[in-house]
Amino acid sequence: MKPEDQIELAKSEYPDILVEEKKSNEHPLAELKNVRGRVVMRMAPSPSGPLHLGHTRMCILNDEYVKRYGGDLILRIEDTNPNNIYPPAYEMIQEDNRWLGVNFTKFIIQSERIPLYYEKAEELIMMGKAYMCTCKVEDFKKDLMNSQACPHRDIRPEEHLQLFRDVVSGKDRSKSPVLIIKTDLFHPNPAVRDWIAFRVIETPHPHTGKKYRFYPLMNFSVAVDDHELGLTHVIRGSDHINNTERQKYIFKYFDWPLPEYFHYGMIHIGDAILKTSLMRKGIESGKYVGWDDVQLATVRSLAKRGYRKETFRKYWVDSGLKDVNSDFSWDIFNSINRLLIDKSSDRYFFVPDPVEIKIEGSPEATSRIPLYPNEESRGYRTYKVEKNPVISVPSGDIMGLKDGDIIRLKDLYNIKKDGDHFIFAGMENTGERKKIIQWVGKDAQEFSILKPDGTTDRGLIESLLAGKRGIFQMERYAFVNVIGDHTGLYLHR
RNA sequence: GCUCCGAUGGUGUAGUCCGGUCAAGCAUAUCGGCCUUUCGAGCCGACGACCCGGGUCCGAAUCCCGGUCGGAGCACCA
Repeated sequence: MKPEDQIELAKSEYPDILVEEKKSNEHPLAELKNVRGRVVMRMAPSPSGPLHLGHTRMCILNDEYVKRYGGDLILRIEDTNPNNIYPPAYEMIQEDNRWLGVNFTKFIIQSERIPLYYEKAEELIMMGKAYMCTCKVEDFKKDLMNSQACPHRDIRPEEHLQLFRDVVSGKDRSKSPVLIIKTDLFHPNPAVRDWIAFRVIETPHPHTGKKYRFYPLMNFSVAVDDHELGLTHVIRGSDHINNTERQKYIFKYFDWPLPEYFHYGMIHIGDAILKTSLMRKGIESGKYVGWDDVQLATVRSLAKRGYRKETFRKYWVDSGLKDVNSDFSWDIFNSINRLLIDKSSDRYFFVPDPVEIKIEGSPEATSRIPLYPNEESRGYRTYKVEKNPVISVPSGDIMGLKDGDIIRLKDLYNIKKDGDHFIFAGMENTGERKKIIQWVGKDAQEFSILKPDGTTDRGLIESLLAGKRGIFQMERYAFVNVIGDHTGLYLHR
C-alpha cells in the first residue's frame, strides 16, 4: 500500500492514531549567562596551519551566539611563539572562516601588540605581582611542587623592572630569564601556582622579524587581550579550564571585570589526522598533496570533498555547549550533509573494480536512466546497447552468482548466469532477479576515486559524465565530487 | 601523585539549575515493512539508556553523601 493510501485508510478507519504530532527536532543552543546588550566574543587560533574540523566548533559556537545577541566577533591570531608559525596560516584561517560563514568583525594579530603586553607586565612588576627569574627550569619546578619561593621572588620591584627592560632591549643576553606571575604558592592545584608569562625566543618572527626577543606566553597575552578587547563571553575547549584559573589572577590584580567563561568538552575525532605538525610533515614528505588532501580533516579538504558549510553549523549547534567529552560522529555528520546535497546531485553509474561480461541472445536495446529518480523533468542518460554486447559490471556483484541466477542491469534488461557468460533473460523488471546493479558499456571512461583513508577505488564511469564537475551520486556506491574527467573525491555514502 | 570537570540507549543529544506533566523526547546507527528499476531519498514500525550504593522526600534522571568509571590540566605550546 502506498503511503498516501495508508494515510487515507488511517483517516477513515482509525482517526485516533493520527492525533500524535511529530515533535520538533529543533535544538537551539542554550542561552548564555549575563548577556546585557551586545556581546563581544572571540576565536583565538594559533597560526600553525589552516583550520581543521576540531577548530570549527569554536568558530561556529562563537559565531552563533554573536549572531543571536548581536555584537563583535574577534578573530585573534595567537602568534606569540615564533617557533610555531606557518606564515600562510594568517590568511588561510581567515579564508576558512569566511568559507564556514563565520562572520568575524575584527581581526587582531597578537605579535603586533607586544608593546601593550610589555606595558602591562611592567605595571604588574611595580605592583609586586610579577618577578624576573633566572633559576634553572628543574629548580623552579621543584620549588613550585614544594610551595617554595624561588630566590628571586622577593627582590625589590625596581630591580625586576630593570632586568625586564634589559632583557626586552637585548642589553641582557647572559642568561635565560623569564617573567613570572605571582599567584599563590600554596594553591592546591600545582598548575595554578606562579606561572611563566614571558620567555626569550631569538628565532626571527615571521610577522615582526627581529623586533622582539622577549615573548609573552599564551596565558599572559590572552588575559590582557581579553580585557583590552572588551570580551564579555569566552567559549573554548575544556583543555583551557586551568588556563582560565591562571588568567583570572591578572584580572584580579588589575581589578578588571571578568568575562563569562564556558568550556565545551573535548571531542575525540576518530579516523582523522588533526595535529597540524603531522599534517605539515606529511605535506613536506609528499604523503599528502597539500592542506586540502582528502586524507586530512582540514576545513579546506572537507570543503573540497563536498561537505557543505551548513553541515558544520548544524552539527555543532546540535552538539551544544556541554562540557562532557564525546566522540565525533561521522555517521551523523554525513547524514546531515547527505540531506543537503541529495536533491541537487544527479545520478550516474560508476563501476568499481569492473569485470567484462559477455551477454548472448540479447536484442539491440536503448537504456534511458533518469538523472534523478522520479523527476523526469531533470532528464535522462540514454545509451544504445548493441545486441550481444560486452559490458562491465562490479566484480563484487557477480562473484557469488550460480548458474541460473538472474540479475537486472538497471534500466536495461535482465541477464542470467550460464557458465562463463550471461544469457538475455527478458526486458521486463520482474521480481525474479536477485539484485539490480549498475553497468557501463564499452564507451566508459577510466575513473579513480580518492578516499579519505588513503586508498583509491579504480573503475569505469559512464561516458555521459564526461566534462561534468561537482557532486554526483554514483548509484549503489557513494556521493562523489567529480574534479576531473578521470578523478573524483569520495564524499560519503 | 595533585587540582578540576563530568557520567542519559552503539553514537550524538534533550530533560538536571526551580524533584511530580519522564514507565524518559529527538537525531544517527541497526533491524523489519511500504515505496522505489540504487545499498540514496521518503514513509511506517521495532530495538535500545537515566554508572553503582546509600540518604532526604508522599515522590528523584533531577537534591545530598560515598564509591566506581571516564576526561582535562600540572610545558620557557596554544
